Formats: sequence, structure tokens, C-alpha cells
Amino acid sequence: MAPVASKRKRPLSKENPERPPPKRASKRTAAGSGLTAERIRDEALRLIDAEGLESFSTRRLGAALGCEAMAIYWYYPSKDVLLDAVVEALVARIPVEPSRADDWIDALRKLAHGYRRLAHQHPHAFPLLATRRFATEGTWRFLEGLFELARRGGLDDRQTARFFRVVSSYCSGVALDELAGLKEADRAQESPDAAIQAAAASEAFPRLSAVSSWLEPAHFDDVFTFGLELLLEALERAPLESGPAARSGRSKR
Amino acid sequence: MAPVASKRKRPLSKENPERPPPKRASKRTAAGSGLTAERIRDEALRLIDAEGLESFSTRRLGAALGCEAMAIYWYYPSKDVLLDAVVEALVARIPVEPSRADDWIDALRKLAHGYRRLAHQHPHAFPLLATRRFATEGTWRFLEGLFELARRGGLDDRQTARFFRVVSSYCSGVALDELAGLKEADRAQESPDAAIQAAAASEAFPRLSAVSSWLEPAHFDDVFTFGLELLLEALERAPLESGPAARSGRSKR
DNA sequence: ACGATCCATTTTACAGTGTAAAAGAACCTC
DNA sequence: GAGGTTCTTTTACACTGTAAAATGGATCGT
Repeated sequence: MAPVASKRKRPLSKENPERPPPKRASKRTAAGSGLTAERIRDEALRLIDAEGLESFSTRRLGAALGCEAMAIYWYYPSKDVLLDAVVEALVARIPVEPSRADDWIDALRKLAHGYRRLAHQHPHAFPLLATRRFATEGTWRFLEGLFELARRGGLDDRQTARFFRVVSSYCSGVALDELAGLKEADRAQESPDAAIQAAAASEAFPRLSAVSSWLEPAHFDDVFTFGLELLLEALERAPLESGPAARSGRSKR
Repeated sequence: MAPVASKRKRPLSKENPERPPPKRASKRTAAGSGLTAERIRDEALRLIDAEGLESFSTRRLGAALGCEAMAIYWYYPSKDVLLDAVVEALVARIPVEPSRADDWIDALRKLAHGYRRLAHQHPHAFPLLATRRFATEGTWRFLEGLFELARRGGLDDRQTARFFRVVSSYCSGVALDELAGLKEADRAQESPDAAIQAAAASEAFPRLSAVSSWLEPAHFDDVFTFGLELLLEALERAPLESGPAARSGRSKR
């Protein structure tokens, strides 16, 4: 089931010889070049973190691994699929504690904070997450548990779907905004004309400049938590109102 | 002020001859090749919409415009700056009606719907927006008006910043999620093994599959509006509670 | 009328990209 | 040994963004 995800943009080697997991873990792989799918993916993430997504290439990755670029293609059929694997590894880094279950709102809260922390720990790699769908056994299992919690909390499927989408969208939106803000702050530090621009802007747009000061990195945590708790409070109220299982009312607009 | 934005990654021609807007609109430009910065940017957006962001290149753009790729570099110093201009044009497409002002919540609502509509009209180009900061005179003016409305509605700067960030982040997050969902639906249509996968998943993860059905494109409008109105309701309550100007309460976690 | 200067574009060139195809090398099984 | 798998490197191709120079037309000063 796992390998069914988003494979095979191009046939791997000749036609479609779906990499059979090596019948017996060959000794060469262990003692030889030491190249494995996991090592490649981890090094890819490390490189992206260190040097940015733009400048990441198969040749550079090969150099970092001490092999030719094409060696990678024995483990991944394309750079795109490799990036999918990186996303998967990234998602797996979100701490998940299925233990103290029972409070599904708190589970959502933890997920939200973990997701955002991920964005801060991997600012260069995170945009990959925001665009790509994750379809991994592990994340499915996690969501299954989360949704089971929601059901026990009294929410029907529709409510669960809505709140999950709303909270997770909010999180990735905030994370992207914050990353853009950080990048901008970086640029401002090195080029001096940004200060000029800011001064001019604050004259012409006084409201904008006053409000913007509350949107700076210093207040990121504050703003994020504020919006998140807003949503979670609404979520807490949800099972009470709207009764048994509302119909899908207004569908257009 | 306008040209100060995010210029000059590389010196345009030789050192830094900051394109002076042609002293007299040369006749050749009008009657000659017909190449202008606006036409280039519009054609770029058209190409991206038609063939996707990945396959967009300066050479293809040149071909579409009937000129060599390098001709573009007389108008834009780099592909990156051109993409900034495309983003700007995209933002300008969000309908803004400063007329019937007074209800700043409704202004926010309109903005939200317009932003999301943009994502649906330009699915290939939209991810550019989500990653890049917009710094255009026009958008600044728009925000200035919006924030002025908020002040007249009784919100202080901090509240305004919070709500703006929360709502706009929510919108871009939802939009990206929806685009990913649409792309996935596309892929499912052409490859048959997706059905197999879905069947297997629904067996192993019953809750996930039940909830997921509410996350499909058919319910996009519904879910989006639900979350948006949730936020706007909270916004409507905000000026009442929290009195004059609350402190920043819990900041960590 | 005639260079000189500007503007706009094309030509040429280079370093870098993803990856197909084939060749090569290390091991495993007969 | 011979032959087959499993990995890796070599070579090659079409394509990318863009620096630098060459090119041609328009305009100007004389």
C-alpha cells in the first residue's frame, strides 16, 4: 500500500520494473558505497535546509553524497519523487503523542503548534509541504486517530472535516506568511534602501505603517496563538449548537 | 517611490543604469515591435495560466511574444523580477470597491472572496502569490483604506493587525489546500490505480475516508465560507470585549 | 550629408539543469 | 568459470537563466 502513492512519472529503469525491495539486503549496500534511499532523502533535506530550495540540484546532492548524480536515480525515479520523500520525512518530524488521548481539541492544538514549529525549523523546505499533498501511510494513520477522537467528542463527519480543514489551512497560511516576513527582514538588513522605502511609506500610509509594526517577527507567536485559539474556541462550542447532523445549507458563495 | 520595491538583483545592462522611463515615448516602441513591459508581463501570466509554472521559461515567453528571449531582459533585469511583476498584476485583479465603505468587516469579507476567486481563476500562477510578499503602491493604498476602516470601527492597531493576518493567512492556506486537492483530482482521473488505493485506504482507515468525502471539491465553497464567517463573527465581537487595549497575555506556546 | 549617440533587439556563449541510455563493476547463483 | 542481479559511472541531449557583444534603426548635433 505504501508504494502506491505518487510514483513513476517516468519508468524507473527501462519499462516499469517497480523496484523490488532488495530480496536479501545485499551486503554491498551496507558495507559498500553506503547509499540508501533514506540517506539520500536525509541528505537532500539537509542540503535544502543549508542552501535553499532554489539551488538544490541532483548534481549537488550527488557531490554531497560522494557519488555521481545519476546514482540517485536508482533509488528515486525522478527529482520530483525524491522531493515527495523529503516532504514525507518532514511530516514525520511533527511530534505526535497519541497517548494522552481524549481531548481532541488539544490534539488539534498540538498538531497546529508542531506544524508551525516545523516551518520555523525548516524554512527553506517548508514551502514544499504547502504545495504538495501528503499521502503517506504514517500521516493517514495519524489522521485516522485524530478523526476518531473527534467522533468520540461528538462531532459528525462534516463538522470534523470543516474544522480540520480550517485549522490546518490557517496553520499553513500563517507559516507561509511568517516565512515571507522573515525573508523580507533578511533582505532589509543587507540593503540600505529598504529603510528609505519604509520611511517614505510611513509618511504616505500612516495607518498601514502603524498596523504593520504589529505584524513583525516579534509578534509572530502572539498573532498565531490568537487566531488558533479563536478557532479552537469556536470548535469547542460546535457540538452543542447545530444539533444532530445539519444539512449542507448554503452551498454557493 | 514605486520603483524602489524589489529591484536590481543584477545590474540591468552594464552597471546599474536604472531604466529611465524613455524620455520621449519613442515612436518605434509604439509602431515597431510592440514590445512593452506590460505586454511581456501579461503574456507571461497568460503562458503560466495556460501551460503551468514549471514549464514557463524566458525562451518560451520570447517565442510567444515573437522575439528572442533576451529581448525581455531589456524590460526586466531578471526572470525573478518579471515574476514579481506578474504577482503585482495578479493582485491588481482582485476587485476592490472602496465605494460603499463603512463596514470594514464586509470589506474584509469581500477581500477574502476575491482573493480565493483569484486562486481559482489562476491556479498555476497563484502559488507565486503565496510565497512572495507583495509590495506595490496599489496594494499599499488598498490596505491603508482597509485599516482606516478598522480604526473607525473601533479597533486598535494590534487588533487590526491580528485580524488581518488571521483572515489573510486563512485565505491563502485554504486556497493552496484547494489547489492541491484539485491537482490530485486531476491525477486520479487519468491514472486508474488511484481507485485501488482509495478502496484500500477506506478499508484500513474508515474514519479518514468518511471525513475525507467532506473535503472534496464539491464542498470547497461550503468549508471556506464556514471558516471565514467563523473568523468574521469573532471579529465582530472583538471591539466589545477586551476593553481599551489588552496586554499581550500568553505569548509562548 | 554625416558621423555619434541612443534605443531596442538579436547573436553568441557559458555554466548549470534533469534525466535517458549505455557501459562498467561488484557481487550471487549455478 | 558463465551468466545474471544489483548498483554506479559515463556519456549525451535538450533545455535553462543570463552575461557580453554585435547589430540595426532612429535621432541628433554639426
